[in-house]
Amino acid sequence: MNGQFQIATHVLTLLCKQPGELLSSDYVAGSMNVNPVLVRKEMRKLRACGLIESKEGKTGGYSLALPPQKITLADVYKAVKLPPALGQAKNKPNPDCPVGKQIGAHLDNLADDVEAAIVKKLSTITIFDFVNQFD
Amino acid sequence: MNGQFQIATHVLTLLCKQPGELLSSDYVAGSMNVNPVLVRKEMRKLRACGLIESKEGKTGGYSLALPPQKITLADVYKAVKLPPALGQAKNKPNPDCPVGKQIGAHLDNLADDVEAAIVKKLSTITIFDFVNQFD
DNA sequence: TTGTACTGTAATATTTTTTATTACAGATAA
DNA sequence: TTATCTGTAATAAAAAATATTACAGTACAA
Repeated sequence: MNGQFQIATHVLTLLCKQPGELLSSDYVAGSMNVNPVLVRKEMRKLRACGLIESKEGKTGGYSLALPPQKITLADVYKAVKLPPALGQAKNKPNPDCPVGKQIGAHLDNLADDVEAAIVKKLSTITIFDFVNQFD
Repeated sequence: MNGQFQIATHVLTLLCKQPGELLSSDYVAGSMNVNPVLVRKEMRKLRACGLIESKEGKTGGYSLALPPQKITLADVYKAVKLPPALGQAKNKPNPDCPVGKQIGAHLDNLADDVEAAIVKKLSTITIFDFVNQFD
């Protein structure tokens, strides 16, 4: 149950709908019933990737750093750094087993391919597109 | 940290490498340093999807139910039923907010599209292909 | 210049999910 | 009838995500 991508997308949607305005983490958190600190954490990731800007102090808040046509959902996905779609084994396979010895590398390659497929799909959708679906 | 897909793929790899033999959950678990009960749980899912067969009692164990050319990694992915690649929000967005009211449905559609992209990618790879990568 | 309303961040607690462990009933072959 | 396996439940332990609390720093405004 990991809602980081959903939080980030929700915020970007709000920012896109209210261009020019600075939205606070409290306001945004209220719109999605989530803790404001969690919003600020996701915002840090988005800002580190150059997708949003933030302003401190009174009248501070968040705004888009780029036109929404330039922000794809792949950018969001990469920014929030979700755990891999195929999961990740915590165990270390037995190195004495010919299969156990090699399977880690093959599974890693596969995971990379799947992540690439996800990014490819998400890169075709911008925040602008996503928001345009709304009534 | 979810290793269910890795466990399932590991077992299928072993079964593919040793055709005709029945492999026990203890043997398999030893090859990947994981708890035997966890192996049996994943095997239940694979059997429910018709990918493997199991035999109880002494000399019991697991075997492939289909030729490895007929089992794709998409079949495995669907069988193990991982949580969605984009995560899943546990919170319920504020229904009084025009964005909060609608975003759930749009995020669900997006999640479906991404899952479809993953399945499409994985459906191009059979267990036979995967195992053929090994030395 | 002082109060107010934000962000940024750390520390901690709670909740949820995953994995491990234990236990035992039932099946099957030797 | 004994040993070895699957099937499954119940419980414990470990890991991850989220919530909460707290507070320093920043910027605006009265």
